[in-house]
Amino acid sequence: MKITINEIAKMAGVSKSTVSRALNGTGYISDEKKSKIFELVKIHNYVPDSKAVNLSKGKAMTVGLVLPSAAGPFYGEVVRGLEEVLSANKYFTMLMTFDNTSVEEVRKRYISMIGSKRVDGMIIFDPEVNAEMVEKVMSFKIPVVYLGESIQGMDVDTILIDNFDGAYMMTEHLVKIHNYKRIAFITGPANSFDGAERLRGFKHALEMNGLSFDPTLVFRGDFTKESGKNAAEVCLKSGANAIFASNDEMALGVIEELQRKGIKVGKDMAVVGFDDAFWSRYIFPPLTTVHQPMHSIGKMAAKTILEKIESNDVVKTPMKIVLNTRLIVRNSCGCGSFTN
Amino acid sequence: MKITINEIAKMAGVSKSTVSRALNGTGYISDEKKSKIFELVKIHNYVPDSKAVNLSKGKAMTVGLVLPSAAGPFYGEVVRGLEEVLSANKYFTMLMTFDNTSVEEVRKRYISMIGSKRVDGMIIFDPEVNAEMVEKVMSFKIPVVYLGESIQGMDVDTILIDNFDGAYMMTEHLVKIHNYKRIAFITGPANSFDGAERLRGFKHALEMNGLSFDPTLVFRGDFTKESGKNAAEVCLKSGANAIFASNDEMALGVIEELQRKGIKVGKDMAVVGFDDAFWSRYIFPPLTTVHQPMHSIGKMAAKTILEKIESNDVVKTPMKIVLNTRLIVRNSCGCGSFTN
DNA sequence: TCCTATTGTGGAAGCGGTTCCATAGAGGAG
DNA sequence: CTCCTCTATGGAACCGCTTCCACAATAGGA
Repeated sequence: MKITINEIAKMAGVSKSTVSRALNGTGYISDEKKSKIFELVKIHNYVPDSKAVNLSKGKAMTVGLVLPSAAGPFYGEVVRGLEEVLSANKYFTMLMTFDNTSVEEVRKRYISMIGSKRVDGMIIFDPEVNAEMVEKVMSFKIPVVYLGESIQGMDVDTILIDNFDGAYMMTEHLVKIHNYKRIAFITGPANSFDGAERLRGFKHALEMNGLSFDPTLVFRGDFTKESGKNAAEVCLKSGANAIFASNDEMALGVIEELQRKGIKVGKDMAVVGFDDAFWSRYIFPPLTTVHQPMHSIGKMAAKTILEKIESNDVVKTPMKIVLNTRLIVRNSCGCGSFTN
Repeated sequence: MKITINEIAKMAGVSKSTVSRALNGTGYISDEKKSKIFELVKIHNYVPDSKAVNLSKGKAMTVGLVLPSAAGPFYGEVVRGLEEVLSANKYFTMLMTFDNTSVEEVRKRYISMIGSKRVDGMIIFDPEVNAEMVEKVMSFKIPVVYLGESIQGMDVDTILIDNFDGAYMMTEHLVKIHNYKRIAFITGPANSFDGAERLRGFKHALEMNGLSFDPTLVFRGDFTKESGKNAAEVCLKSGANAIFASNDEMALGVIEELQRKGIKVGKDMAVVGFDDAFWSRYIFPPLTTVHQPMHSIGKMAAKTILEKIESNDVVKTPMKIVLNTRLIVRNSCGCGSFTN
């Protein structure tokens, strides 16, 4: 037979309110009954049914996390950061993944997750959110934190990394340390906020260092390795002496293509990326790139969402938290020594 | 004001049982009332509170997933496979991660998750489960599937990959294709089931191919890159002409160390791994390794757990599902052409 | 001694649904 | 014109826990 608070109460010869109070440490209770109750609890291995507790308290003690599977390499880190603070606060994580084929279904699914109050708050990393989606999510009036994307003109909390600054640092490294004058840039897809910011940072760094920004050295990519490969050829023709791919995957594509053509990366041509993907240190030559603090993102997201959940202060002004990136200098930019 | 089934009922001029029936499509209901109810639902954007539904139905519609963060590289794949089938069945995923520093807390945490019936079933990947833990988990009588580890003598469902066969195939490749006679083997940590199976497969393949197993060519590792580095030196002294590291990380360590010493991997010395980690194709030289079907594991786990949840057939005989691995031949074994 | 805190406890009303059961009207069969 | 069977619907119990409120007993203070 399933054992509930009623059973415990009956066996202890008290009312269930008393049991509840004992277990939660709320209100007065005699030591005698308290210990008897705890004894019974131990014996029967009783744990309150969270479904009942949650309904009664009107709280799910759960926060939802939505991630694109493209975040694959970063997954672990974000989740770990998140869990680190959520678990300390007795909250649980409800995960939802999506790849490009299922965006619509996943959106439906996480909307339903919110609507049905299965979660108390939501952390959403949807690289292509639009105002309509945000509106819909907000209409449920539950705490939400968006990741990685700045949603212009919407009153939402956002946590993002400093793409602009990362690209700036990288560009400056290329210019100041290596003295490259003609740097090609491979962009992300047209609708990518991250990509746009990186381009902006690149451009600004150029200008601040006395180089003029040359639009003919900018090539459109879409963050895939394939697009990097394609861009490599064109870059070559453009007479660039360094290639800044706005993510690591494209950088990898560029490198493979260059190597296929017998061009020595780091020596004949510098190639750098952005992301500090897990594998970027292992490729040849080790990739110079920009590190994204994924673990911190997870932690910040958790902290922010918990704060919003626990203070019912709905009118708090939304904020944008920007986390710093870090330049990771390895060899593909021409730094260091390595055999080729 | 929060809108509940009562509000809808009142507005529609019916009882809440009728609303419930309309929404769930159970029992009889007149078209007239049904459409009025649905209209109201739409207008007010009403979604039943899952906390109430769950309590009432006695089901959480959630399955728990426990993963070690060491599974990092595989994370995404497992989760995606899982989600693929869970979401199709209206179930949600509750995720829990742990690294080596927090094993005990995480165990406590997922035990509480089970005890409090927050999940209807549990998928556990705990590389170092012991009988005691299993016992404890089983005592709650909820469906559980273990991943990656064969738990001897315990009546639990397990999904694992065929480590034995994978190592067998790899070894045979080394022997038959390349004709290496002295193959060194770097093991996993002493308590690793995976590691032991791989060693067993290695040994068996040797014997089946007329080579005797030489214990002096077996070196203890612990699945870390560092241990691979260390083992590399000793391997070298042993006069081996091929090194089979029982995971990719160690293989990477070996390769780096070898390269540091100026030894050409794939040419002077073959090095192979096991796991097909995400980055294994990108290192230099591209690693020959054994692929683990992580996506399939996720899918199978989900299917198995759902079946167990939905049939209340508790007495079903537990089974062990073994998924095939695949040999991935790249260049580090000496196959193919590449510039060194 | 009487009054008022303080402490300890039980009863009952929620939380927001589902579901069993009783009841009633409408048709159709006999 | 009955009787029976569907079809529709409402009422109430229930899921397992929290929490408010009322009340009792004990203890101090005046």
